[in-house]
Amino acid sequence: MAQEGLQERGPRQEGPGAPLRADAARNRERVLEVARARLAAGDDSLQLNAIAKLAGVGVGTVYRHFPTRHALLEALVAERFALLVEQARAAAARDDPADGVRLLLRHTLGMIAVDPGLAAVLESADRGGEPTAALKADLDRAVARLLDRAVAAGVVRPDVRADDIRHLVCGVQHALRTGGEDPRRVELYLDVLFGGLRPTA
Amino acid sequence: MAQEGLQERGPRQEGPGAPLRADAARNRERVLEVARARLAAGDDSLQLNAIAKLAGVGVGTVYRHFPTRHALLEALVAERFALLVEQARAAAARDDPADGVRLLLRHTLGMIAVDPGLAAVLESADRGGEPTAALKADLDRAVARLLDRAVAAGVVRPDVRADDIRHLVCGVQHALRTGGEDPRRVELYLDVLFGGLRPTA
Amino acid sequence: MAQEGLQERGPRQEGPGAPLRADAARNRERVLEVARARLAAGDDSLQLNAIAKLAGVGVGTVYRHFPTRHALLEALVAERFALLVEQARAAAARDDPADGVRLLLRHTLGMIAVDPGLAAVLESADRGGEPTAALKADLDRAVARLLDRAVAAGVVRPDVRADDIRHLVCGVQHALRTGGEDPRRVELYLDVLFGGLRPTA
Amino acid sequence: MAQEGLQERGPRQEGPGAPLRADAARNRERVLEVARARLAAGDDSLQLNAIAKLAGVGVGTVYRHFPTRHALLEALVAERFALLVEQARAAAARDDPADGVRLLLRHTLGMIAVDPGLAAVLESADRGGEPTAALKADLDRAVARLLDRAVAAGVVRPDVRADDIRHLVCGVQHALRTGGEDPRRVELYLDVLFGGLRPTA
DNA sequence: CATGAATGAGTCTTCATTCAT
DNA sequence: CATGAATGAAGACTCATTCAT
Repeated sequence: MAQEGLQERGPRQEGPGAPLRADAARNRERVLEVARARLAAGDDSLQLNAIAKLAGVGVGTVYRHFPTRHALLEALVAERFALLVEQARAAAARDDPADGVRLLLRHTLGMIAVDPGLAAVLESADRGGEPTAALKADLDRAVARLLDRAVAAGVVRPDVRADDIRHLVCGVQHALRTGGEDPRRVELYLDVLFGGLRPTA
Repeated sequence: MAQEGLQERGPRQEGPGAPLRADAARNRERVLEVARARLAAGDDSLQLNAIAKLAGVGVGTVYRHFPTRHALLEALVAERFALLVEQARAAAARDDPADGVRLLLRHTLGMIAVDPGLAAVLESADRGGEPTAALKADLDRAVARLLDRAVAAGVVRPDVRADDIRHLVCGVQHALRTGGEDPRRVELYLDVLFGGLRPTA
Repeated sequence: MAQEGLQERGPRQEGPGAPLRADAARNRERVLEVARARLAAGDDSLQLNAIAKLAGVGVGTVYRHFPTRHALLEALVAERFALLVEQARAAAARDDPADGVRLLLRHTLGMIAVDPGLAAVLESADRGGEPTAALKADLDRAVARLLDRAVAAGVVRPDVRADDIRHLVCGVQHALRTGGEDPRRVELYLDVLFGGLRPTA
Repeated sequence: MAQEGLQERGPRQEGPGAPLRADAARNRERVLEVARARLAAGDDSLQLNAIAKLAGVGVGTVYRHFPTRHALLEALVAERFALLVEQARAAAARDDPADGVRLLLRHTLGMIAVDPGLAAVLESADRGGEPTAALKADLDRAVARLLDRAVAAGVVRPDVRADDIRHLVCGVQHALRTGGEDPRRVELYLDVLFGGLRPTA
């Protein structure tokens, strides 16, 4: 389902009626894969030159598909972002809002742990016209819905907003990343965040 | 006092006991000033060439004093770091450990908000032989002392360690930075962090 | 008439007698229009890629019609060049050869002022087989006729040839272009050129 | 003498009190030589990369001395420009203003024939602050002086200004260049220009 | 010790041209 | 024939680092 949603969104934003030739699509995908791999490998410089070489395509091809580094980042992130929105909606649909919030935090953290680019987009200020801006709005809507219920149930302080959740989870991810891999810390920091969201007694 | 601490720790470890000629010291200070200014201006690239030019010294001079960018960053930070240690000790000396923790979080956050380089050092893994490693140990010792008392008093969960505090505060700072200036969020996030540190009911 | 002259000379030499399919002709024309517009807009780089995009055709199409940039330039210019030949003939037909020369200079200058590509072709050395080479010959013939009469009438020095006129007018245009728009200078430089052509007293 | 004038002007404009280290000066000169050679060879692209390679220095060195292509061009031209000013003054000092004008035209043409960059600067609109702007002013002053005398003597029309001379000579050079080498044409075009400057009978 | 000129690898970006669709 | 995606050579420019002065 998430995949389908992406399919509808992706190509359409390229341009009206340009379904992308088969080989072009293949190249595009290769570039994205390589870029994804670089990012996962901790190299966030996203040098278009290097990516082109690794993807086995000409530089020009990369530039054609992604005029700027940012465009590449966005494309890279869009797919996972859609997935994240799905998960957020699922969490928001939970019967127990407390469970929902826990789940939301865990899933969000998990996704940005895997994809640092996603974190970058989640944190970034909205810029009009970006395709991810819509996704961000979708996410915040789902989260806000969940927060409302959680506040009503008395498990979350009323002054916490959806965008606070975004920034806080990213902050926790930042803390985890700089501290090295350590399962203990993942659980602890999630606990701290969840606990901190509860209303002050 | 902080200055003295720096003098004792920094240069003496750098070279073989040479107390630094007057002009050399002046140059060193100029470079630090300029670097500080660049950082404060939001330019974290710390280009040694540019700094040299701005400081009115040759590039070579910069390299002599600070062989790597990291060395410069450390020197830059050492001063404020010493200050931070002072504040941590003061917080740890508080009668009420809860107050102490609150104060610690607030002060730490305040300092790294002003000096992004400080955050970088706080987060970084210890590397042996660095002058800041000792400072970090000092800090963690003071914090650990405070945490022990806070745990005993039942205001902090027992599985939180001093280095967790370091990373978590930096995470909060990260969350605040990416969200734009907003006093509401400073207070909220501090609250969330402090609240999250309490033992689960 | 100029158009017909072009039709006879241009395309027929390009391909083997094929009168050009309707859509092909339309594309060709579109490309020429766009190229003309670019030139008029002061962009003399004539990037085939850009032109293709602006004309709404593929790059390949442009390359099919105009294998080289020079071919495009020539095609672009052929039309006006034919017009220029007409004017030269009209000037040559004047009763008063002095008037004729004046008219010739003014008209030529006017046309190359409007169309820089025309100047480029007028100045260029003849290359065999070019469609414009014939036009250039036509032009020089008409001018030579005029010069003969002017020399006989004692209003032009006998050592001036038709191709000198071409180069000199282009030189004047060059001088005018680099000096910025200024009606005074147009008249002055034309005067100087005309005056300079007279036999030395 | 011209050389001395250049010596005084050149280094000083680099920066106050920076007499240029011996090796630096040598490199600078090498770059200039190479650039001069390229220009003379008809390559006016002045690719800093290529020049660096040919001069046997790093690209960075070229960029250090000449931040932009234009800076290089100016430096390149300054020397000859100073020479040209000398010659213009000499021409202006002639007893017979007609001889002076003839000489001026011939010398100017000769110099820009050798150095196309000089022509480019002579034609260009003044941009404030350029070192050559002063030279251009010097030149125009000398020429204006000569023109005044020539007008008084009745050998030049009164509506010709010093900058017209600049543009017209460049125009003649343009005409000569596009026409291929031909001594006949040099003399003819100079004659035409000189003749054209005379007052209309 | 200080200087800053020189180096040149590295990166970005453009664009003429080819060729699979 | 038309298309336009792909190519990759080419050129511009930056900047960390070295080393002669």
